[in-house]
Amino acid sequence: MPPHDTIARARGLAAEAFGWEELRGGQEDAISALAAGTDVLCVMPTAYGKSAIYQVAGMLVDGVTVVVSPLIALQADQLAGLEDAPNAPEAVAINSAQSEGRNEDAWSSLAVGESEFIFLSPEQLAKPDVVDRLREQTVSLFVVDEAHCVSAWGHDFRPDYLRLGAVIERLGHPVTLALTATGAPPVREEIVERLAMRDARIITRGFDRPNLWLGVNRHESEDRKREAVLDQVAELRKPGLVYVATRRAAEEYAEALTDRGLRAAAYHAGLRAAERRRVHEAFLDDELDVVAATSAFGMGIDKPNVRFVVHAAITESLDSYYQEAGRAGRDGEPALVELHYRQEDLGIRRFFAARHPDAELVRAIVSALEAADSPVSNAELARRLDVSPRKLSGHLGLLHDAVVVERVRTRIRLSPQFAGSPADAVERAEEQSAMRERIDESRLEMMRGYADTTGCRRQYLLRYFGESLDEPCGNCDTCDAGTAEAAEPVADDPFPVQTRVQHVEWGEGVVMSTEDDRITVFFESEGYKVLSREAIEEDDLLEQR
DNA sequence: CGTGGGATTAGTACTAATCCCACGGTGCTGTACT
Repeated sequence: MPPHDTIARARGLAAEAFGWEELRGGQEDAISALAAGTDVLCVMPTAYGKSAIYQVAGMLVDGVTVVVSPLIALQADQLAGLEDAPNAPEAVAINSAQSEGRNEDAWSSLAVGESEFIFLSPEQLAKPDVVDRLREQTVSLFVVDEAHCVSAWGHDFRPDYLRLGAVIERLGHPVTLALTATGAPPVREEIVERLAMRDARIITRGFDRPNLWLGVNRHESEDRKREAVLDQVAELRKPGLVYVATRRAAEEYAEALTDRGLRAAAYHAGLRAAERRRVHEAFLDDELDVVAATSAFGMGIDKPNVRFVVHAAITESLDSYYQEAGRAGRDGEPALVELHYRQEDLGIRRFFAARHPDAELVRAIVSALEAADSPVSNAELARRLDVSPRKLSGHLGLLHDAVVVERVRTRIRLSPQFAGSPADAVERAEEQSAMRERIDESRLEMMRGYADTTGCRRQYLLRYFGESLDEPCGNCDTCDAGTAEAAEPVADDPFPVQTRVQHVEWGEGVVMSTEDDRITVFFESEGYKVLSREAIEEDDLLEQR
């Protein structure tokens, strides 16, 4: 279909099925690329209308649309949204929160062609029979919503995210769409790679949120920091969010804010489901002034009038930070975004990032796979080695990336490319894990760079996300203080953004951002490094590839 | 890696410094019990 016909049909469907009068440029670009059979990664802010892309594209092409969604609550929201639309097609979900009968009904409705959309978690897709049932359908569009989870959670927390690529292959590689609101270039690259997307078109829209005032407040002592956060929150226009690093801190802040006469509540994953729901709903209904929360709070929350997001602790990356902070001011009205931070706060992030492979377990895995004459399932291996499936799958992920093991469908065997001893496998696993740790550490370092910069915060932030802002923004603390200065453009820059480079010591990398006196490069095995132009020139450190 | 609580010590009558240890985020699932 010629592109203009596609767009005309897409507009027609948007109006007829969903009652939308128009589609935005980014939505139309994505829809026509998908209709033409191109895989697409969209990085767009929450309010941009990412769901509309797969809803319209899914109707445009014959066959079922599979939507992978990380939370059952999000699946429910999406289903409800489709039900509310005037003439949208039917949608179903498959998950453990609904009865077996209900799941069976969902499968039947799909089989007889009654439903267009099916929502499920990556864990569901880890089950061979679920994938087999999907194979009985014609799956024409495979959507990964909140796709940053692939990179943020896949490595340890929810390893099934890393296996979605194999699921997509097994379904005959339907056209694939990945959607996320956040993601610096290395995150985007990882999503594309892990989902095995082919010639993916990357469409980004609107990282800049000019209505957010950005600030950072450094503290020496924990007590002072706490007082400063509480004092600030008391003064600010409500409602707002306070992000903290631990469940205990969430409780403590909520209590302290309540003592100051605010309607405040804590939110974290240790609360009972009913309590979480209650807090969530009360916040949406403006019945709470402040929620003090861990990172558990946020995905799928689209509340327009959040007037501030104050962080009482640093996050592990700017990707996470901007995602959380970006929940402020979605209505476009002025909102405040402030980070309170201490040097010591970096400690808990390092603790969370630390991963040391269990050498004995690695040896046992390799020996067990050597002894097995055919590929072994996760569960079987866990039983034989007497370890928790979770610990095992973390190690298998590591060994997979280290090219020691590989997967044959859902079973595991030694990689034909690995011919070493169990001790060699340990060494490779340790190298792999050290590499991940270096990358995590470098992401944290970029976060610290944001906190410590005397330049314009917005310029720093946007550079990190691969965008540029020529002048200081005039709406952040460093601009207010006058320390942010307009940079002189570099003439004949030998290393412009996106240049592939080779470093004498750190190997291959890509230039992420540039300033007049330094450049930031993301190296495949080292993560982010900031290099001074002077040193590059003097010691001949870097060359273009 | 840092914090906070409880125990220990120091050395003096109750208080303060020091040490040690536990703990720390994110969700799916599927099963067992009320």
